[in-house]
Amino acid sequence: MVGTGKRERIAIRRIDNLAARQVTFSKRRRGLFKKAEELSILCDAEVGLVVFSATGKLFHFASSSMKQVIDRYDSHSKTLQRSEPQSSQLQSHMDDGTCARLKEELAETSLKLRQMRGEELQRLSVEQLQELEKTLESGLGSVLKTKSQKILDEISGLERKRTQLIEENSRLKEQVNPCSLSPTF
Amino acid sequence: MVGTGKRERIAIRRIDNLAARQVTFSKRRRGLFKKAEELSILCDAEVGLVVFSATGKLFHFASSSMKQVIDRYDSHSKTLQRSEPQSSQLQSHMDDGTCARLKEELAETSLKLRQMRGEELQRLSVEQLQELEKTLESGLGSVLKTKSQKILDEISGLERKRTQLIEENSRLKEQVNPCSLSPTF
DNA sequence: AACTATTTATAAGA
DNA sequence: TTCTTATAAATAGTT
Repeated sequence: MVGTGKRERIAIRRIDNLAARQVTFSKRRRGLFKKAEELSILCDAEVGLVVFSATGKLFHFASSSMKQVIDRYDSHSKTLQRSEPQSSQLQSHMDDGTCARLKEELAETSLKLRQMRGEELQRLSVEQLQELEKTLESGLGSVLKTKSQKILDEISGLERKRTQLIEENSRLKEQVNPCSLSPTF
Repeated sequence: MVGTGKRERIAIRRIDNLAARQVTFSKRRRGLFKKAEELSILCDAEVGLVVFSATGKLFHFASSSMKQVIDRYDSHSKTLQRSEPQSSQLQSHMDDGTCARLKEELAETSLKLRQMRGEELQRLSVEQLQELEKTLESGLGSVLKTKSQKILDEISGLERKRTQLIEENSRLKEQVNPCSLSPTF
């Protein structure tokens, strides 16, 4: 018999197990995007949906175009809020120049991060790929080393606790029955 | 008897009847938003959803904030196609709030990058280290694959050139000594 | 990736 | 709109 598929309702909170979380993400993401598209078609609605996985991967759907949806969203929320245009210039150490630089830096950093994850490698030269490979290998080495250390620490912590428990247990036994170790009849 | 509720599957195309379309919109919109929230919680994903009804009414959901989702979406799609400064939003995209979030995001991204490089791993749990390890391994796999492909491409490019050179060489030889291939004594 | 027992969403009716 | 119910669709746990 294949797939007994016993199923129970699940609580809606973060799934701890990584593999299960990724599988569920895959399944539910497909379902969500399907429903988003169906709503837009059935009901003639404009829909925009953006999802970033926990690992930073982007998925998106828009019935028209994402740009159009975002522009329309911005113009809506702006008419709702937008009390005063500006009173800045006072202490704005966060001027447009700073902001622009931040954006550039973020773009560069996140590109590097994505490349470390194996995305967007096509533009890199063989030398650059070699460099990346070295960085990844060294990073992996550090991660493995740190992980081993943590696991060893956890083990020795557990052993210390176990020893303490055994000692405490011995003391308790003596208190309850002080003569048990040297019985005198 | 109440609610015989005979139901058939429906085709996914615009519902003509206005009332039916509005009812369906109401029901499915609720379902879609519920699923969007569940996905974000269960799978630790960042989700942004915007829906405009056919009558122009706005509904939206974001696991963090819509602005953050849109900024992240922009920074992703921008690094993919480097051009176009920023369409709408004359300058309002660069207010202090945006700038502060950029700073946060940059801090987070560069921490992740440093951790990929094997730095600042002490605070991570064993499970997090395991995840990092998997990411690094998969990234390394992609890098190796891309590098091999590039090298193979370079080789086949060189071979093509070599073949061309040989052919050209043959032609030149024939011009210099037309009888060399069929000598008649 | 496939399979199903269940849960969940929802079309139609009231 | 809201409620009900039969049924379609999604999906959690398993293989």
